[in-house]
Amino acid sequence: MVTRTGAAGRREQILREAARLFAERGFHGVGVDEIGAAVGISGPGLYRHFAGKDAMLAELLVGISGQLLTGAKRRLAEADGAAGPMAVLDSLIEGHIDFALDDRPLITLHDRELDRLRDSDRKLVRQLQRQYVELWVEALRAAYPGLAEPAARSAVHSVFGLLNSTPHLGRPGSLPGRATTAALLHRMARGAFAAAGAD
Amino acid sequence: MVTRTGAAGRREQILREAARLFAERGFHGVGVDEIGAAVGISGPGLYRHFAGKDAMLAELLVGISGQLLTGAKRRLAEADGAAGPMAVLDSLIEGHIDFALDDRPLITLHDRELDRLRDSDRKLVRQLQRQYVELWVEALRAAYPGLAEPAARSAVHSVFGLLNSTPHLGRPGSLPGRATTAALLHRMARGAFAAAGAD
DNA sequence: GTCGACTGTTAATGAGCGTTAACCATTTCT
DNA sequence: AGAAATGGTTAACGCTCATTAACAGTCGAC
Repeated sequence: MVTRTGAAGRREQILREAARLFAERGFHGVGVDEIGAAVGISGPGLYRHFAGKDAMLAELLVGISGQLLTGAKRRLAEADGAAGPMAVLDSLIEGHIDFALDDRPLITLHDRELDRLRDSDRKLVRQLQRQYVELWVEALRAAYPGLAEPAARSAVHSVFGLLNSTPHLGRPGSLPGRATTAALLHRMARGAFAAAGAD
Repeated sequence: MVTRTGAAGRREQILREAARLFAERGFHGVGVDEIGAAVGISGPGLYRHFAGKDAMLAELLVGISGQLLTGAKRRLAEADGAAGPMAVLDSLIEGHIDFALDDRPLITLHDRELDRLRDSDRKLVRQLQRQYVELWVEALRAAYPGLAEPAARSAVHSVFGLLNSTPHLGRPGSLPGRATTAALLHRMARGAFAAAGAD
């Protein structure tokens, strides 16, 4: 049989389609038969790859949080030392925008379906999210030393809201082009932070 | 019997609790028994007030969109003429922030459960939302004449994302005070718009 | 060549849940 | 007083849906 999706295994294919469907209609709004149909198998066949529907969501959410965190850590390590604190912040913003534009369904899931998880998984995801936020808060306060910690935390969450608005920006075709959109989002995030830093 | 909630009728009480529960666990994640329990009656008693679970969600979403739109129109009418275009924009921002801070559950529902509606209701809500966005786009382009229309539209959606981040800002107690938070959000929205306007 | 491992299939099971039915207490209007 | 409207109750129905059971084809290893 020819695999249409290149070297992506069935698991990855299933996860990608499940993410899309969950983002479109919510975790409870999509059935396992539908997920199966999206990858060409039907219903219970999914159970050869995942322990259950919950396990797919868990793997997705843990994966997202992990990717975001490790990406941010990598960027911090790269940008550290040489460039100033503003460049560090820029790098974080750029990374988050890339993610928001390339994996819109995952961004949607990220803050929408967290409470459907088992306790242990939810705790893990929250911990990863918390670390990610913490990196941003530190970078932001390094760039704007006058900013108090609670205000910085609020500002970071607000900018996440701004950057994560990509799913509302109309379908990919209607955007003025990826690079243009990315640049606009970047400028706005910088502007929002600068305004937050001016007390 | 003493009504604990002042003059609020049962319908309003039910809607308020349903909004809270829907926002917390999603439309499909909460059962009618739960909604009933939240207002002291149980399960099917709700059907004396609403045609069904869908009807509650529909009334909530239509109500939100309508409130936002009429509030914005009122503010535009009041601020028109005298003050400059920047003051108009500020008034819109202020109104949206008030709403986001006072009705956090509704803000959450607003962009999360739209597709659970019947076609006719969904069309209505979308139309109201579109009109609301249009008011903002016009106000923004009046304040920043150099801004092209697609960029302005993207910028408006992004600032909505920023302002609607209030549910992620921690429970009411952990905020540094409502006025402080409102001021921070306002500054950031202005800053984001200014950065979008600088092409 | 045949024995597992792997990946599917369809049918059955069982729980959850929205909705309706049938019934009852209380208030309100005439 | 009595009738109707109002706002509840519990029990039952029926559908959806995740999960499991039982079965089967394919294919590499020994």
